[in-house]
Amino acid sequence: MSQKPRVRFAPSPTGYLHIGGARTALFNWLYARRHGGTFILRMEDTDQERSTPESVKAILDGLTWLGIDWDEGPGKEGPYAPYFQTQRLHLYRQYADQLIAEGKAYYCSCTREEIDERRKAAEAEKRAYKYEGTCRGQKTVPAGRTAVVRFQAPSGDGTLGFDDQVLGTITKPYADMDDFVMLRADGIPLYNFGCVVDDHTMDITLVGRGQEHINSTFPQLLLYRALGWTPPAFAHFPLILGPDREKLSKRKHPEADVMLHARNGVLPEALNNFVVRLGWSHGNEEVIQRPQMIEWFGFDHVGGTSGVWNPDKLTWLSQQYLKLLPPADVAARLRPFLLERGMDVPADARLEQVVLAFRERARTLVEMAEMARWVYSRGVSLDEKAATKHLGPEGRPVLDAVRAQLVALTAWETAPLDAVVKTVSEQLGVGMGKVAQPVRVAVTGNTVSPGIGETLAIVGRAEVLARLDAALAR
RNA sequence: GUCCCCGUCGUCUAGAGGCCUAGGACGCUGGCCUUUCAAGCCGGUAACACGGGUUCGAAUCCCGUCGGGGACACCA
Repeated sequence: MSQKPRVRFAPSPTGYLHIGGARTALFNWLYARRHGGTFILRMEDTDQERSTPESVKAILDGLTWLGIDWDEGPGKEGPYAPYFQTQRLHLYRQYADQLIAEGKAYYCSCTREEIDERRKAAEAEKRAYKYEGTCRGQKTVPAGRTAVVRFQAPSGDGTLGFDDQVLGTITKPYADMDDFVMLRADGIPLYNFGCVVDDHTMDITLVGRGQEHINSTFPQLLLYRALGWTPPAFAHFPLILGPDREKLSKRKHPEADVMLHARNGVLPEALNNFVVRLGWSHGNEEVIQRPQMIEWFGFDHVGGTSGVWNPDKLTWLSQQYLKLLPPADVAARLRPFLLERGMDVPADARLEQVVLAFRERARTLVEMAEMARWVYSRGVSLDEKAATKHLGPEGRPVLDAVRAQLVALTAWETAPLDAVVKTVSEQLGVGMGKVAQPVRVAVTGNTVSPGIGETLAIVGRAEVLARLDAALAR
């Protein structure tokens, strides 16, 4: 590659950042980082009805949470600013005028109603609709009317094609192309036109986007040619499908919301890993951390087949990262989830210990926070079934014996605490389970928890003794 | 309907003519470990859509059929 690549992610700010967009952004970002290029964020905010500042923020926040940073874009005004299409309207006007002057585009003063009628008529006759070109050649707006700017598609037997970096050669005959609207009467560009003008004026070298845009590549290619510009390279990524096998969409699939997963306590590293493996692979590697992702990523191993969203694998990955990341790091991320659940988390909350104790049992930060409930409570509420089974006549002497040992224990740590359980089981001549379970129930309220020594260590001496007493007193 | 893309276990995928009696991962499942639950370890389940070619040889190349998805706006 002779020049450093410049790639972009160009979402329209009409809602939250969705998974498909995040994956597109990630692939582009990875490509830029891999080749020492530039990753640009551009807001295609030309849909006046649906674009909102809140959505812009939501997208920025989503990307930030995922750790996808941009070199140019909102908040990072570079040499190609501005990065909002509504601030670039003069450019679209300028190039539209040029094409009209050259006879490559024209003012179309057909009304929407007229177009709609013809379209319906064509449908009724089961005939593919095509603009019939009644306004072709029109270089001015007829008096008393408004007009859009329409591009004149080529006719004849030609074929247009491009070499997709993922899919290979893709072609389409001229006969299947149609005159399309570039610019509305109010000067707002439509997707194909705005996209081309911006990609060219921003010196984009490669356009990476979802396969739903394959067909729009052709009108865009026509535009590049008419304008005398060299088109960038294209790479079309497979789609991400919902459980119903349809394209993941905001409307039908709640899981399409990137930040939903953040709220669910999935680690961003896990979501990145999951999403990058949907469509891309590197041999048999499953858990791939950022540096490796950057080193290995390439379009040659992006597939052409759409992938189905698999929540099980996402949560599995989430746990992998819970175990992989430094405990202190996980602890810092866990804290808000504990606070959110009303737990009192003091400064010396031994959060890292909690992470160590639960990371093999929890798959998300939410699960971890839920599991940690008994760690931060004053006293504990006993599960009735568990209490009946373990705190009855058989359990009481065990609790008494354990309590006596604990009071005398000097080092309140996992190993000596485990040793206490062992000693008591030998003393009373019963299995370890007969000792650990009553203690576990008394201290956590339930039959399931980390190892007993670890459990007692986390809860702390004073609180453990208090809970033992409470269990004995019932 | 027209055009475009795709088609390996339920899901994500490895596979670029012989290394494939098709490998890995998730899930499901049997076992081991074990003071509970996990985690971990060992094992099992399960796929080249179909039909024709090309070739000594095809999951891999070609054609057709079928299937899935996407695009057909003054949305992006």
